[in-house]
Amino acid sequence: MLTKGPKGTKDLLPQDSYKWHYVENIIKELCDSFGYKEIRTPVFEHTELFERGVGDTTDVVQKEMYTFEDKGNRSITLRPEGTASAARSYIENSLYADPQPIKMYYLISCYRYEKPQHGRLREFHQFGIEAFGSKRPSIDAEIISLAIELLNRLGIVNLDLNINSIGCPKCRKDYNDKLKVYLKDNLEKLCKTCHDRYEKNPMRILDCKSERCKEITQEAPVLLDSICDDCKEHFESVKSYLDGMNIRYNIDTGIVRGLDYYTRTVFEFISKDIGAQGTVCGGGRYDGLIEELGGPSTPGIGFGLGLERLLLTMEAQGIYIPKPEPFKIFIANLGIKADAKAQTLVQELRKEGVSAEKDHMGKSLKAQMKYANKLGVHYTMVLGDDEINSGKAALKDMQTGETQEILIDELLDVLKMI
RNA sequence: GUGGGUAUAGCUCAGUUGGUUAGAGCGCUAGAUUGUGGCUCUAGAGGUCGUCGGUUCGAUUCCGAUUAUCCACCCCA
Repeated sequence: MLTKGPKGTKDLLPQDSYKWHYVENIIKELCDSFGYKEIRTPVFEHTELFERGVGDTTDVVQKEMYTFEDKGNRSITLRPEGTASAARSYIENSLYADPQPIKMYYLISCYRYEKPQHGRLREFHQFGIEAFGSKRPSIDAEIISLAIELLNRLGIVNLDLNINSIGCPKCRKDYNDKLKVYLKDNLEKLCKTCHDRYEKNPMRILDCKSERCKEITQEAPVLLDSICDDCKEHFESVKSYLDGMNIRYNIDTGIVRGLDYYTRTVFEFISKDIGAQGTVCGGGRYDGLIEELGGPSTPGIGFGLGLERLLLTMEAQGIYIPKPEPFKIFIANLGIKADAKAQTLVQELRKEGVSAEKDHMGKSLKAQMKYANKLGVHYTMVLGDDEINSGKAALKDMQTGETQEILIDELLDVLKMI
């Protein structure tokens, strides 16, 4: 137990961290060019924020939160997603008083008590963006286009973009009533899960995979056909902006996001390459959220993108991630005096921005060379008594095997020249 | 929360129809004439065969439980 991380967690090991840095750096550049600035909020929040924001009937809130009481008897929860915190901060810091829209992004860890499987962990990582203050459909399209651009820059292909509109709270209530009337006669024929869904979230029944439920819902009214004129117009406009940007999408009238705050535009990016948990990115509009949390009535839209799932997709598609640059030079040494000199030299090189390494294991010269080879260094230099006394040493190119004699004092200049 | 699979070396996996000292490849460490890597060869270290219990003269092997892990449902990123 002591030497085993908690269930559903995964260490990122030193030899793999460059993969995450690669993706994170591309994300940062991308957000920069789109004008989204980073926000950092705490890992934990008051439990009530998620109950109110995400919705206390959702699975996430009802059975997946890491909630505990702190020593001051406050109920605290490890964030299960990022939007609620961003919204809280927007209100708390009066960002609504600044010129709108407020555009932000975050790279965070999230926590949900779930049963782990492929593409699903208890601690997972999200890249998310949020735009507060604009109700116009062009911002919906911009948010989607940012995700598209990220996938393009990473070289990911074969992700389906599905979009839908789930209307405003008013059209959704009307629709739910309509749907319940339709389903009422067949209530007993639905699977157990859907039977439960009938009261809780009838729209989810449309998404059920059981054949019987599919049959029953085949003729059910479609939400997209039932939304109000304003919502319809908004959706049409989003689509035409996407068309204008050459973004291909499917309209999936079955998309029902599992968090309560969503309104109007909702969308998902699905990967077929990573098993059952294929939703790499999911998001949508949340025009009621800020007000629900006690702020001024403010529209907003954003998405969350699962970094583990993104990396899994890249791996499945065989996308190459550039490996970090190896050391420029390894300075091997023999004897106490040479070791001290090597230590000094390495420090001087590093100070000047030249990556350098030496032995710290007391290895034999041969073993040091082997080690240097394994590190993939460009050059090696051997220091022994002879070199210390003469002030000259052989600089060896590990690719060609060629050596050239140089003055030890000029090592930095020589390395900077090649 | 429900269902199914798996558990032998650091990693990937053989294997024992129940029987003395449990194997391979890779990796790691050391060596193949004096102070030079890659290729090759040799040697070494490393496992209470996930844990507990049962059957048995004897269990790593059969049975049960438990834990971990993987996959799917559910849910979502």
